[in-house]
Amino acid sequence: MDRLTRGKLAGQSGVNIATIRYYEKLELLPAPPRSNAGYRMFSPESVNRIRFIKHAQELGFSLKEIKELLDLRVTPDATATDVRIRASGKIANIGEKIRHLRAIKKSLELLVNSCCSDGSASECPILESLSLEVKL
Amino acid sequence: MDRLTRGKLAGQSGVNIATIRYYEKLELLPAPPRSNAGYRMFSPESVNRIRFIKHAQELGFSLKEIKELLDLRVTPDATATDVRIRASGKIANIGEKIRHLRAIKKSLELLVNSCCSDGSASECPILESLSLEVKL
DNA sequence: CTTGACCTTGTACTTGGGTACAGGGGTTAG
DNA sequence: CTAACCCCTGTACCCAAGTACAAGGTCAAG
Repeated sequence: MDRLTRGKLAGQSGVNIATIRYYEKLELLPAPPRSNAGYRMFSPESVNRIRFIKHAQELGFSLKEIKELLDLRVTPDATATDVRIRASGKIANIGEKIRHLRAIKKSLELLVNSCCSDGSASECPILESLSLEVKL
Repeated sequence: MDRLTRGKLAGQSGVNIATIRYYEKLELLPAPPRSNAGYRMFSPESVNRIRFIKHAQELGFSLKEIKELLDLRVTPDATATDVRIRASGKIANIGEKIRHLRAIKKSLELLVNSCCSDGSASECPILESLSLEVKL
């Protein structure tokens, strides 16, 4: 009976109320049960689901890809082998992303250390190495 | 004399030719020198720059954020301290992203291991833990 | 029993990130 | 010298991911 209306869910998960209808249409959020008056009644779990979606978006996943990630779990008609294959592909993609991020991070650290280590207000020399561009 | 026309640059960096004009307008790519006939003449460096932009996009950075990253390097009027502060902020953001990705990766690995380790075609039980949603 | 803050639906608009098209000129192989 | 293929500009269109608006129904406080 701790169910949430659309406005409450939006508030708690930090998104616009209209976004929830949009996600429902895309099947990122399962269609919730309705009250007598037709109001959507969301379970508190939905807050976590929306937060997951938002975090995954910040990491460069499209809503389509996020749906695929979420659908890996709830697929009664898929074989275990199929799930394993698809999940392994996602895991590999994510490993790639992590490696790219680490390369960018390392370049930025190089920039900070080679250029600004003295903390003075002197001009920051341009790194001819163009490390941001070269490192993937 | 190893300069590239817009079409060559597009081909070598794997983007549409129109994208290059778009990036130039957004100042993600510096306006290149022109030939007598008005053709853009890009340096081979530009290939790396475009590839960097594309990789960063896959990691969830907007073009505006990518411009900020690139502008960290070439800012003759900024103080070293300023660059250091801005770069440190970016480094922290990236660290966050890496941690989120690792959490998702771990959830997927859990899904694969807990559910499909036997490789059989039996049904994949739903993980009640909803690990994808809960782990950030 | 009404007022205001919610909810419903359908539809239209916006923003970011491109892509395409039209109308014109440059360049090079045959 | 001309055909095929590149380039230029301005402008218009496209898709993903929302966001807003209008016309109406619901519910709780006063």
